[in-house]
Amino acid sequence: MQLLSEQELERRKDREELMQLGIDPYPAASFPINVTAEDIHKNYENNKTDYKDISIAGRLMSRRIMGSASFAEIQDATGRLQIYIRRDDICPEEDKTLYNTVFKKLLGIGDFIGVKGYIFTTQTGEISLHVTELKILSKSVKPLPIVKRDDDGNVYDGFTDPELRYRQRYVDLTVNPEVKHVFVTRSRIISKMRQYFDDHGWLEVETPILQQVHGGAAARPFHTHHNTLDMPLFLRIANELYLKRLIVGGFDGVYEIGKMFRNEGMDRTHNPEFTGMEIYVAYKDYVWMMEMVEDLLEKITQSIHGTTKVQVGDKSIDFAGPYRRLSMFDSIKEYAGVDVSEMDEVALRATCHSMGIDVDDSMGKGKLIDEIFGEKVEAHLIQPTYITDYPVEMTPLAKKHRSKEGLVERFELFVNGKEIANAYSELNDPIVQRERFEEQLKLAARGDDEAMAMDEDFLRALEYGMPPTSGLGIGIDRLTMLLTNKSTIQEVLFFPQMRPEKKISIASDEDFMALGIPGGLIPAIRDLNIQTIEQLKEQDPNKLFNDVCGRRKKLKLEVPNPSKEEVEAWLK
RNA sequence: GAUUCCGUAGCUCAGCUGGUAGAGCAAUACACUUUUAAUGUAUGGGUCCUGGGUUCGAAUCCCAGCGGGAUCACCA
Repeated sequence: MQLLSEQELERRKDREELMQLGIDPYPAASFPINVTAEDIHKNYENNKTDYKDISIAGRLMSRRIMGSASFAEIQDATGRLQIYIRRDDICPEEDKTLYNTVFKKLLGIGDFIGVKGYIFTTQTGEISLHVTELKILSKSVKPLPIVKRDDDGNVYDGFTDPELRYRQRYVDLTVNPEVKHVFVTRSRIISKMRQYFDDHGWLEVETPILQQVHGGAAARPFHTHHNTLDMPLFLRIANELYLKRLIVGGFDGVYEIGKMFRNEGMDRTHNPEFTGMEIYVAYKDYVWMMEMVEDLLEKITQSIHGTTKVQVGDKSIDFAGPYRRLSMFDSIKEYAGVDVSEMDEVALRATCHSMGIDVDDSMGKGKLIDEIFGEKVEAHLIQPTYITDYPVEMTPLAKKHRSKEGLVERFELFVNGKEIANAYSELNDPIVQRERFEEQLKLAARGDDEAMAMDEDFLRALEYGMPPTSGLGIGIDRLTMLLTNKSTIQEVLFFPQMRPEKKISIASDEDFMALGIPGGLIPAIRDLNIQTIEQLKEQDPNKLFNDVCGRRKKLKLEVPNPSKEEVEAWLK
């Protein structure tokens, strides 16, 4: 049971009245549509004869009633269209109920209607639909927030509270059309990427989300449990190890776009579930991959924006390749002024201290270098930049560098100070891979709860032999943030994770009656603002007795006063 | 997790050094063959986030909690 506002009660009453008039507020039959609002605005001027017999449907978003004629706006999936309704057009006979009662009184903002008629231009120059037929398609019983815009695009009474927008995305999408655009763009980014991969003959695959061993990344997982097998399972933190098994199995290129789950902090760039794209291509290395990523991102931005330049905040970012390539050590030399390439763990620790970077004992050499990089370099990498050749300690799944001792063949792509892609020449020596896992176990023993676990089945796959392979991961949410100029991940997820809404369990009339309260007195109880059983039980019996009798009189309830003993019995 | 700001009508927001709450939109009623964020007149609508405390008196001051935003930390 829920507490209803005055306006909600009003709309429920309208719904009842429609039914009493013999009008189904939720008709089953389909409503034929032959045009969209966008189509009309785009093409009517040049093709007027085609718009004489229009049928369109959408949500009623505004109404301006002027006696026996009205202007209103309906909003379909593509935008808004003004409609013009004259009483005597939609009610040609004696009976004017459809206009006077149904349209003017029983319909409201938010209701779905279907209308037929012809397009014309009003005296003030607005392309509008002159309505000849009106049909209600779905009655809305909850009032929408009304967002108003003037001709200059200024917004009044905006629906802007992030909490409400994220919790009730359906309302956000309805009243804030620019929100819809973000998600359309997101979808186009993904489909363009998919098309690019498919055109190259790489296969889209699906791998397990429920995994017995969580691997492929450094992160804390979500735990779950399988009842029949009676065993713990993890939600995947990455799909890398499964995709490489498929390369072992003989595919030349496989990719997967799907949700990853990481049990870590939430903020404007982190959601517990996010969408990752990972791709593995056989017989390639990370140098080839850099060229592929440049080409991919250039084509995506071109198709989304019509140019490779994207405005992000106050910066213009150009996704046209080739991108700058900078080794991790060189980047630290350049932006921090320190050469860390020859330092051991002790020296690195001292360097961190001198830079004011917090470190702890669980951090190994790789982690320490990463800390310096994150603190001093990352923020400077605005235009797309490849950072290459990472210390082996940080990267247990990448192949050792072909010429530089102690490094692996890895790059990360940074744009606007954030990492958006990560790639390796994949490690395919099973013996070295086992050693790397063992080093991870040692890190775990030192207290690093993100260290990777040993995956015996993955090692077995490598033992059968994996061709040289290059792999890449791209965070789709982050990429979308960049290309839609949004600074929070919540703006590019339909339903970002939120704390649960506080639920008050409002007692129903039956709940109250079960305690012995006569049904006729319940309005008095509710008028006292006692809505839950808990609230009732907290009442002082004497006060409640007095209050109930007082409210009964005030509300003119046609029931006798309870006795004090009866009131005491309710509270037992 | 830390710091900080915020929570008042369906929505957007006022509300002063404490004196029991206000506007616009939305809603309801009436008028009008007229448009375009916003026609006129009238009316209804509130657990001032929750719980304590101070006080004769709390939306307002204090404490705690809940929810959210921003900044930071961890991370993708």
